[in-house]
Amino acid sequence: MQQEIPKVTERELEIMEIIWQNREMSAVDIAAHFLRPENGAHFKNTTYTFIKRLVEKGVIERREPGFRCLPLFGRDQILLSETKSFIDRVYQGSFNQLFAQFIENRVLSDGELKKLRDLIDKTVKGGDDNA
Amino acid sequence: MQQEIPKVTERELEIMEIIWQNREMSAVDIAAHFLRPENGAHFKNTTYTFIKRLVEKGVIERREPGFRCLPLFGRDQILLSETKSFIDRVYQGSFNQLFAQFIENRVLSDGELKKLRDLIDKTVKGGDDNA
DNA sequence: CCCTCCATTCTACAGCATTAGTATGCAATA
DNA sequence: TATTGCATACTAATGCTGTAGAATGGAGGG
Repeated sequence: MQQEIPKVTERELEIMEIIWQNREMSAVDIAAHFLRPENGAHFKNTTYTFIKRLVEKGVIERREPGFRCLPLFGRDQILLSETKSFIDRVYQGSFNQLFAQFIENRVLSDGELKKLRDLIDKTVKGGDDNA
Repeated sequence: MQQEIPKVTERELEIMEIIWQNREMSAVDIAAHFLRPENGAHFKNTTYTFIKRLVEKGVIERREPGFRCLPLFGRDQILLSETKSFIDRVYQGSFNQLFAQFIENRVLSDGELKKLRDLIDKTVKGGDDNA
């Protein structure tokens, strides 16, 4: 039961990404970032709209001085939550179904599959003694 | 470049699922299906609205007599397309990133992981000589 | 021939995501 | 103090999704 995690829209997620990258970021800097065409080119006001939304949703916190935006959730939390929602919606909650479909349709190269197997091996063997 | 595959919304996907299950299905039967509370309980008109949108989007085809709805895309095509879009949006297109996050956060049980590994083994070893 | 029933279509509206123009208010400056 | 510039807030417009009521039209029954 970790359903307190807010859902974020596409644009909100874009903003969160650069906040996470910088651990925290002022509204001014975020707006400046998205002013550049290579970063999506939003007008300042557009960015502020989304920042406000994120604050309202409780995804970030506003801290003064400088209108600094601090994440209230980790990237993993949000991304996992989004991904689980997606898998619920499309694959009836079964990651294995998703995976199987990728396999059956040969979406992943052999190289990628081997990397995944290594990851699995490391995890299953290693067990939960990561202390 | 397989971007002719239409995007479907949540409700549209629900309808597609039962069309795929039955290979084809009449509008009447689809509406009847979703009239039942255990199947989502939409009013007939609501279902017809989505059917019409699916036809307009070119996801299904209407065939007479009987307003039969035939899929123009396979389940795999649509689901993979949706999944790829999601992975693009959230994981910069990297399935491995998604997978790694599931692993790191211990979302999957050892049993599930072993099943995945078996799948990988079968695929990588088996190669593409399925003729 | 008229009525009724039901399949199908039309129309409408609420809510949300995205985008941005307009307004405000503060702070430096002339 | 009046002006200007920028950070921030307010407001609006568009388009999509979900939902469904109202309208239409044809087929069968009286």
